[in-house]
Amino acid sequence: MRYSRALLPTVKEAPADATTASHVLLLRAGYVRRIGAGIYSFLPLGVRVLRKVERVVREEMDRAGAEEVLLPALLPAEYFQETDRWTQFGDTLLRLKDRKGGDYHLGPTHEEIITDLARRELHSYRDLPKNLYQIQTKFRDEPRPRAGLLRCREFLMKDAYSFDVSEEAAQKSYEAMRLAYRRIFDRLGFDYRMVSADSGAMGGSTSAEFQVLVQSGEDILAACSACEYAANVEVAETTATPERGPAEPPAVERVATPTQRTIEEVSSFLGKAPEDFLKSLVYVAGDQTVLAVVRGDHEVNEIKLARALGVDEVHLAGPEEVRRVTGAEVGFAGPVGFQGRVVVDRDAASVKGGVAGANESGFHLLHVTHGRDYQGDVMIIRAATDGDACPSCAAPLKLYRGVEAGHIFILGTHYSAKMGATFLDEKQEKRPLVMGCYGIGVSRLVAAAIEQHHDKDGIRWPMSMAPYHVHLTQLGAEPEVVEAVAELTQALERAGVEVLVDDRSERPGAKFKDADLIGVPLRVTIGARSLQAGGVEIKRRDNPDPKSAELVPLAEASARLTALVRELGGL
RNA sequence: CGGGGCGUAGCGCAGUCUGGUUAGCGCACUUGACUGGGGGUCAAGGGGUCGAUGGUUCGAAUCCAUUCGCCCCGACCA
Repeated sequence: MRYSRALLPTVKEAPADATTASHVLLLRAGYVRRIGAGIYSFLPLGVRVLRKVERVVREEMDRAGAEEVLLPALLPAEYFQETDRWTQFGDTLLRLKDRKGGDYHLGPTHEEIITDLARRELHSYRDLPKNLYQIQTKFRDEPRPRAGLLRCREFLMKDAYSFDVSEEAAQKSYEAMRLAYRRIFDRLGFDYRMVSADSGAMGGSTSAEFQVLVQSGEDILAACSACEYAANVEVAETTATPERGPAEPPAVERVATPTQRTIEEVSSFLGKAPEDFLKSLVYVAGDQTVLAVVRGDHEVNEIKLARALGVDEVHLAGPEEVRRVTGAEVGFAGPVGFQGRVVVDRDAASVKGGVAGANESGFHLLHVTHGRDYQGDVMIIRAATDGDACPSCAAPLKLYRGVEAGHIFILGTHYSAKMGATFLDEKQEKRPLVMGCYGIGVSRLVAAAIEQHHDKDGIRWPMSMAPYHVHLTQLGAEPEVVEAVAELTQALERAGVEVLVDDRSERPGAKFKDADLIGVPLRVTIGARSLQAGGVEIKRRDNPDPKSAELVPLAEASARLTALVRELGGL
């Protein structure tokens, strides 16, 4: 492609409302343009990247034995009404009416539609297993679209749905998808973790999220530094921390802490480590008020706390409630003498001689010890934290932020039972199809890739996602330069290499800046100066060192570049 | 839905508090000249319903009311 003929509008300044790296760079480098909140047009370069991702996804889905279908985006309400999701989805569903007043919506996901197809077409165990996938635009009226392509209201997604005769067979389908997903994320060059997550309301028995590690991610994960273990902090297990403090601490002692409330303030005031504190938080759980105690350096995990208490959710008590139950201002709550239920995290219970609030404004207690000075149900209610021992291998865990880019799970018969999608088994018995579903956010992956691969000058695409393999910068318009550019371009295109030729009459500086911004992995420069020096310059975008450029004779450039593209996984 | 902020040229912004020249600056764009290996210089231009509606006023980008849109934090999130 010739740059001079391409729609490739790069800009120096991004709109002020673009805050994350991928959002800024997608706009600046001319990949997308915003149409509305969470709605984007893809320009030619953006489409090329989407197609690259799709290609890898298709290849791996096909390799895993799945077949592609195309389902409608415009859906009559009846299908989601059948499974009750018409109401369950709430405001997230984009609803509309046709001219006759009939209810419709735009598909946020397609379980019902595919299940309908299955109940019509899959009747016998002989038809199974089946795995069908679709790559298409989906819609969700997100409460808050953000960060460009990371969270959109209209987005491109791949969803695959598997149908099996039994749970065991579904496990096999699931496993095949898990491997396919690994291959996809590996090929696309992602730093990612496969994590176990809260499988959510839809009753999935087995599920895994594919989280791409990026700073702007919305989820927090705990991942082992040594083994494969990784989990969303919401569900990550913690291992017991060693006991702290003397075996037989002195008797409780009351100290004045007139203005110190937070762990930080009190710990520096008393010269004690946060680990020796018993952080006490008042929670409202249903109709009861409980005191949750964790070690000073830990945080309460409200999901675990709610589960431990057997309630749906808990929330922190307000200042008035705290005053009422502790008799003190916020900041001075403690388990000793607390009137009400006390829940102690396992790792707080193992602190002997700790520091806790005195339930009296302006005072804390020293040498507080579980069992001796206060009672309380010992449970695991804290969140995993950086440096915790891995539950599977004991190496330290590290916390990351991640973007959920894929989610696979076994649905079981949730949809098939509701929708009457059954098959006849060998014994002529009617049984519901056992389903699995496997999603990948294709457009989200594009953004996530940029979050992982960029520098101050622009994008640094991995070869497998790059809109072009080679960015050829032509400097000057001398006949020998033009000829050399044409010769190399032809040779590369014959070899299947995708080349963007910057033939514009821009100044060299502008061309280099645009090339950096666009982020094509291989950079070639041809100018009178390079030809004089003996050929063309080849440089990799991911190597910032100017000395890393290699000078290759024109006649050998095509072969050298083709080899590089292949080596980097582009052909 | 709660909290905060922003709507002025394609983009980034000033002007609004304290109403009053022809609404301004940088980038981008057009024309010309010079220039030519990291966003070059000079000159001349084009481009605005000041988000919308209503009001106050002799006079509104500026004050008041309503409304729409967008962004950020939180809540929410197969």
